[in-house]
Amino acid sequence: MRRYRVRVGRSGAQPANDEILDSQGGAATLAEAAYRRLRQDIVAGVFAPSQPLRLELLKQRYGLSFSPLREALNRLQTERLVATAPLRGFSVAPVSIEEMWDATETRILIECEALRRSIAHGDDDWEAGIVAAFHALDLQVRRKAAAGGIGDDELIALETRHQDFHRALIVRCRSRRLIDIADQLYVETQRYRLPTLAGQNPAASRDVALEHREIMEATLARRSDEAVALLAAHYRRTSTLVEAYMQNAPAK
Amino acid sequence: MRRYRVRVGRSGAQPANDEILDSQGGAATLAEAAYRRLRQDIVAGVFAPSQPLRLELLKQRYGLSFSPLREALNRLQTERLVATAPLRGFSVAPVSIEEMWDATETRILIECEALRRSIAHGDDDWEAGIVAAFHALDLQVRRKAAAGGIGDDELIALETRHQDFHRALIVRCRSRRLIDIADQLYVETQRYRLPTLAGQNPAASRDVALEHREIMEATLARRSDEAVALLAAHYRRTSTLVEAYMQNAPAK
DNA sequence: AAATATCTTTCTTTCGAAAATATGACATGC
DNA sequence: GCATGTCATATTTTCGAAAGAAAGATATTT
Repeated sequence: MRRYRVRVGRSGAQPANDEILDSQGGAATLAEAAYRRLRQDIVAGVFAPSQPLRLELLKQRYGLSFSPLREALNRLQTERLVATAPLRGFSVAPVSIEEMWDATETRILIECEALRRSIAHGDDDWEAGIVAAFHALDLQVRRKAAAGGIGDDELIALETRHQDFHRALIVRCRSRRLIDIADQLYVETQRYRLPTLAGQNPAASRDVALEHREIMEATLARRSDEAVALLAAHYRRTSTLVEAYMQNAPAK
Repeated sequence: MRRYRVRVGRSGAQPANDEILDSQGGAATLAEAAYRRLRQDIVAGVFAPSQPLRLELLKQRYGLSFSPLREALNRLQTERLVATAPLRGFSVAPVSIEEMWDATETRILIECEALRRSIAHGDDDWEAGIVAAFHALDLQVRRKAAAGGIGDDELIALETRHQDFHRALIVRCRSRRLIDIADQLYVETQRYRLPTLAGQNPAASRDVALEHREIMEATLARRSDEAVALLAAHYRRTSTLVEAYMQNAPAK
């Protein structure tokens, strides 16, 4: 018997609530589920950069057939996480220091402009969203610091809240494109940032929480130039550390 | 008998030259060919905005099967030319004045930054490329003006050279991402621009060729601020005209 | 008549196999 | 020994059909 649908059992006691998450993370189609899982695994380094992504392997790993996998890989290709050559299949997009800096500087260009516009147009809801996102992020950071280390699930939660905070800053820029490009570049840079978090100094020589707080405060005070400068410095500082890490353990 | 491959007859008298264009425009796979043809047809307005793209229809129109079509549609979705809702298929992305302006302003942000960097880093080859692209564009523009109207093939040639010119300006920006984003936004704005060219005033109240020449001259003279201002004004002027056109013939 | 349930039709999504290509090993000729 | 051609295998790409969901039509109940 085949099992096509991810979302099953609608006729049961449960109401047909679209928000309920199933095992695939709420995806309505297998292709969507494959997209999310593949992206997650690439960013997390489950597949090493430049590694070929053989369809047979993916088929077994995810229990899916060719079609949804190919759809997912095609989408990831346009997002620069997957590389492909005609008739030679797919592979994880390679990494390099140059690409990392390109992603970083492009992100700075996009997000700084988006932040300026958000500061110009932001309303009370926008401010509340920033404060809330910062607080949620801060809680998770403290939890990590208290526990010393961090588990996989907690790392995912931390990363989600980190992205939510940075997105909350720019969400009122009134440009769908700026937000989408920023989201995409977040994932690209995340790929470089995550490996450095794994094998790293516990008490870093850097107070990331403070940087976030300063960005938030300048933003809420509507000091555009200062907020933008802090944001750019924040990203460049991270990338400098990542670069140093990559030079020690190159082409991981 | 099935015919899978686009590129056939390699064993014949012809050398195996990868640059030779076949009927699919040099695509090595059917999925790639489907991607190009679909994009072309969407931009050219063969499919109206918001129109559902039924797979059965596309299958007949392009003589392809589901798989390559779905791959193409998935890629076009991440490029904002196609919209999709899970289990409800694909449709042409809708158009609106707001979206047009968002695409325009984002493009200005990206291309102005890329132009500044190109001016900073450009070498002799870069300058030669700009001059060559401008000349090729100019020839085609004069050809159009001389003939009065323009055929479909000539319009495609004109658009290609137009894109080539604008790309030549920014090609030395040393950022793959800026160039890729600019390419994508070019296609998005092209969608809005093309319909206005079809039903339009012959001798427009605007000398586009002159605008191009001024942009080129400021660029070659390395006057960054002026070049960037001219480029932005160039794009905004076009979009203003497109907006006027759309308000007369809304939601075409 | 209105609301609800059931059926039909239409379309999307997924699968598994078939076809085509690339890759690498092996043999052959120079 | 080196280049060239041929064959076997691994992999991608494509197809056609089957399964599953959505939308609309029809029947049934209140």
